[in-house]
Amino acid sequence: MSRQLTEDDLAAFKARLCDVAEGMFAERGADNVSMRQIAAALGVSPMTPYRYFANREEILAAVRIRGFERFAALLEDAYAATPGDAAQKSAAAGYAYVDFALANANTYRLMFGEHQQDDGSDAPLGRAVARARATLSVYGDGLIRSGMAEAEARAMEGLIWSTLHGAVTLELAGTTPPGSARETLRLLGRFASRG
Amino acid sequence: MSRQLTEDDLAAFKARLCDVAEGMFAERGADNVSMRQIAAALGVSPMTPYRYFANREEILAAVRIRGFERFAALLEDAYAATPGDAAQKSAAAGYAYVDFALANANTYRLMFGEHQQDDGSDAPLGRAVARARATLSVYGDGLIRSGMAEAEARAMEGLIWSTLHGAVTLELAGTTPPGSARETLRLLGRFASRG
DNA sequence: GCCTTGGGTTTACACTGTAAATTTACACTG
DNA sequence: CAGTGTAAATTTACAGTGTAAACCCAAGGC
Repeated sequence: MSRQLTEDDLAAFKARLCDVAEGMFAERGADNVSMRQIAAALGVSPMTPYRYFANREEILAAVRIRGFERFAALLEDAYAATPGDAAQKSAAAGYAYVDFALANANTYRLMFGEHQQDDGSDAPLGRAVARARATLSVYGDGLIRSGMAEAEARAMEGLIWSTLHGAVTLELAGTTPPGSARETLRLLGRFASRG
Repeated sequence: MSRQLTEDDLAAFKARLCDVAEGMFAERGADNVSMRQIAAALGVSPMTPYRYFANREEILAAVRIRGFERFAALLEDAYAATPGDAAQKSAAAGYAYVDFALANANTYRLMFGEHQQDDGSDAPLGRAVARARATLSVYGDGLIRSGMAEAEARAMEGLIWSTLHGAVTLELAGTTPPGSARETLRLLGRFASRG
């Protein structure tokens, strides 16, 4: 043990822990994974993680942020990689959204699940969410360019986001049958393309 | 204590327990309420509830069903009590939906939160959900009467439900600012009225 | 060489859901 | 009316949780 923990050592351990935890959360859901289990998976004693994270919630927060970043990157890629006009690109991002949520159910639940209400102070999380939302924002920008009022366009974004999120969570909860979310998205696309 | 527990006694205790539990859940969230706390609030020893419910999850399930019934009744009332055409009545039901969810955040979370995946066998819950959805279905019926294809109309229902649910959960999670859900609903209403 | 200091571990505590053992109190029998 | 069987309720117990506090031990500085 080096006498003092480097900033890098610290970050490295945090990253390793998040990697491991993320996998375990994805596999069996965040609240079926205990601190002791994470520690064991790291080959470290139960209390060691507490030297790097204040408590369990801080680990969840870190994994949540990583989830949002992976999510955002995916949406950006889908948008960028799809040929055609902005509407087509946005539609592709929408499908990427649904696919991510369904393929990473537990991660998605962790990301959007009920967590300590951030009193606006959780800046990193806020930024990660904003980045994920930005791809959607591009769609709103398009609406504005084509003459829609700003407020209207942003509200439209909100509606689309709500619909995506709602469709996905209902399907994840088993309330609506499999395939419903994609179906809903298809219908939403038809509305959006009509303006 | 009567020698044998009457069917009524049994139902009565269950009801009383659900009443109490529902209140505690509403106040501080279902998973901040322990079995021991519920028992204490009932003035009964910690293990007594287990004579009436197999386990904690069964209590949650019961409260969930009651939530859906209260919710369904509210939507039905809003629909019935609103004058005007079907669209106006449906819109009122939509606002009732959002208001219920925001006013009963923890109950709503419990109702739609991640719970033991019902392998289709949880009939009472299924019925309660169906009843809540029925008011929405009336709207779909209207669409069909005015010439829309059945599948299309049901998909439309699904889209509306998704949007309501999504808007509400995003606001409850603090991801979107207060008032967003109602705003989204307003916009949705404008789309729906245009067909 | 000691001495400090901080990373890591061990121990300990209050809490959880619930299985199992035990007590209690009634309805019925003799 | 005493005694008994039995179901309701309670008590006890256990394995697990998050985490506070005490402890141990090696890598510096003196």
